[in-house]
Amino acid sequence: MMELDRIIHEPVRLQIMATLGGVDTADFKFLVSTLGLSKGNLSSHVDKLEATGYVQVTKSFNGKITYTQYALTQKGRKALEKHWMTLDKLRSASKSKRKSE
Amino acid sequence: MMELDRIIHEPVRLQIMATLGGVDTADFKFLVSTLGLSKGNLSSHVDKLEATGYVQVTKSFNGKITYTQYALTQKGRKALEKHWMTLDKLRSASKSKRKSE
DNA sequence: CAAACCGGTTTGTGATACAAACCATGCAGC
DNA sequence: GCTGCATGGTTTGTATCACAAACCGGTTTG
Repeated sequence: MMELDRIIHEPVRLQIMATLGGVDTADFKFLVSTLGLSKGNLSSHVDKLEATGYVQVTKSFNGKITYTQYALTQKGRKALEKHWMTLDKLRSASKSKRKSE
Repeated sequence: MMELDRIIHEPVRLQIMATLGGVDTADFKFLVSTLGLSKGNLSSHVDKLEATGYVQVTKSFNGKITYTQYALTQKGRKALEKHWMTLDKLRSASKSKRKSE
């Protein structure tokens, strides 16, 4: 029935996705500081999002130090939008007062 | 910062809460069938919701067989409402196009 | 009496969120 | 050049937890 994508639903990842949804790209440091995550935590969650194909990771060099940027893929954007819709449906279900289907 | 209540956020429990939000009370069988859960799964999640004080469990007799009903507590209702609000905020954050706070 | 069923609860386990520890590189002072 | 500290991440260890299978007390069926 109601399929909530666990990859997205997990709070930290939902925040990452939501944040990336509002910008073109964000870097590691930005996400760590705005979301208040440990580096390890961000790293592993982003791994999972990348593995699922929701986030694109771009590594480059800023001078000599590596610099990693993240952006939503099209797939990620669609999945996020769908997720919000699913949540909407769930929510509106709680408004209807009938018990039968 | 953004606090998503994990007790509520977990998909199965979010569904339970949303369902209970729309009715005065629901029984075990109803929840199992409408949400498509195994009995054990429902039982343990409801335990957690009760332990947190979000759901009230009422056991009675329907003839000779025991009959268990569930309902949201006031606390549960408030927590659920707050959860929807938090999700709203997260979501609207993804609409704003600026990167700085 | 046994077998199957009903309404749940308890138990075992595989997955996973998280932080601590680690690694690679850069830079400042000596 | 070497030592120590910072920056930008990744890997590892652990404690939690979702889930279904097994179980349980009672009931009805044969």
